[in-house]
Amino acid sequence: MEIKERQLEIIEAAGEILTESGIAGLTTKNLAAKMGFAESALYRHFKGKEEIILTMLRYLSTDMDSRLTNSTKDIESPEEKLKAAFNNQFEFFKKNPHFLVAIFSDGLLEESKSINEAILQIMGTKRKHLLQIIQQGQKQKQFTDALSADELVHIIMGSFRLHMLQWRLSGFTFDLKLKGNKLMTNLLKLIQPHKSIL
Amino acid sequence: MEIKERQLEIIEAAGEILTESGIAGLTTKNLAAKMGFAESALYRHFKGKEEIILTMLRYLSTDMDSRLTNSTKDIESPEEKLKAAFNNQFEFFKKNPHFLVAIFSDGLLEESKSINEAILQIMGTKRKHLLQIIQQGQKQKQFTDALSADELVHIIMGSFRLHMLQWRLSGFTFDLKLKGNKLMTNLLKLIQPHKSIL
DNA sequence: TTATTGTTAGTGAATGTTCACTAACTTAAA
DNA sequence: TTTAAGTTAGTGAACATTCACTAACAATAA
Repeated sequence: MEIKERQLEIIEAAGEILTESGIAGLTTKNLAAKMGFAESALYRHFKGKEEIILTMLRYLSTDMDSRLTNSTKDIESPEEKLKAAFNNQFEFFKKNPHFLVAIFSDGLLEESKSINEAILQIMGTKRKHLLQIIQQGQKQKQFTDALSADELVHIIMGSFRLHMLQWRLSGFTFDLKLKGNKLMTNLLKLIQPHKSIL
Repeated sequence: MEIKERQLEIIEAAGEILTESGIAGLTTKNLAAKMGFAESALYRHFKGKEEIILTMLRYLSTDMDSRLTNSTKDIESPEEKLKAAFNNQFEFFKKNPHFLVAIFSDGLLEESKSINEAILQIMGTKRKHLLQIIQQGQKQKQFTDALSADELVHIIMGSFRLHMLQWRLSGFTFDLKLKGNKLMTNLLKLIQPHKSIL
């Protein structure tokens, strides 16, 4: 599944529209306008609208997978791995806020079966990477094992998603990375191995 | 802003459609069909579609506010309050899964300015209640103060939202309350006041 | 008691708009 | 000369909304 240059430009434009105006704004008319050509020109590059969305989601999943792999592969400490993974995500979305749809594809939900699968794939990719890191950290006694790795990942992913949502709702006004690192610090405090003081 | 009985029936039908078919399925045609009358009859009760959605969201916010107040007012312990608040939410959404749209209204996002505000209002209501409980718990040294109340609330809300999203993605197949209580237990473990063992 | 008047909740037909998509044609570069 | 990437001008379907109208009921005044 190779993506041509022009196709990439189109799915980037589609991402921009989704971020700006939500799913209802993503019409062939708006997309063509953003690209600066006629609606019909879209069909030179894609079979139809669904293929545009699918290509975007699949591209995002693949890209995120390799980004997360690369950004953590040279790091030993699980704690640092976690930080690196999140920083990579923050930097990516800071540079490409239009691809925030990767996180908030809830709106695309139920559009079609294959779109649904593509969304699950993205969440699965993220979860896969986090799970690996958390499991390693638990083995090395750097993270608590009062909770299973799955359960820790859930809490981390949930916090991360809400962080991104608030950034979007704020109109991208605060520093995603700065505030994100604060959140990461907070999460790390909580998942430290610890004994109750009671 | 009083809601008449017939209006309530209509926004309930709208919620059902949202659950079954998502935002794309919520058309005047489908809504009228579900109500068993002609499309035009909708306009006897609401100015337009936007007013229907707005009324639904505002009703939800008000309702959630009083539910959360009532479900926690007779409880002393902040920990039990937290449990009660979440259980109240779980029970509500189990009974009215169609109103999940209020939580995952990302899809509704940017449909209109007032809809956006109504969504923010719902999140704000939830946050307000949690913040109160967490602050009380911190004062009584039952929750950690390694993080600010705001920061704890963020993590709790994020986990809760993801829990609901997964329930929806699963097609409402798992037991929301059961799994939700497990999540609550996990969160309580993490936010206990604790000292690092390092 | 009985017209008068108004209200509520519905109908079916029609409106104009927007949607994704297509056919036929043009232009320019390889 | 062929092919890629665009154009204009359309399509039918679905959309929210408006229209004139009606049946059933309630309140009031003659």
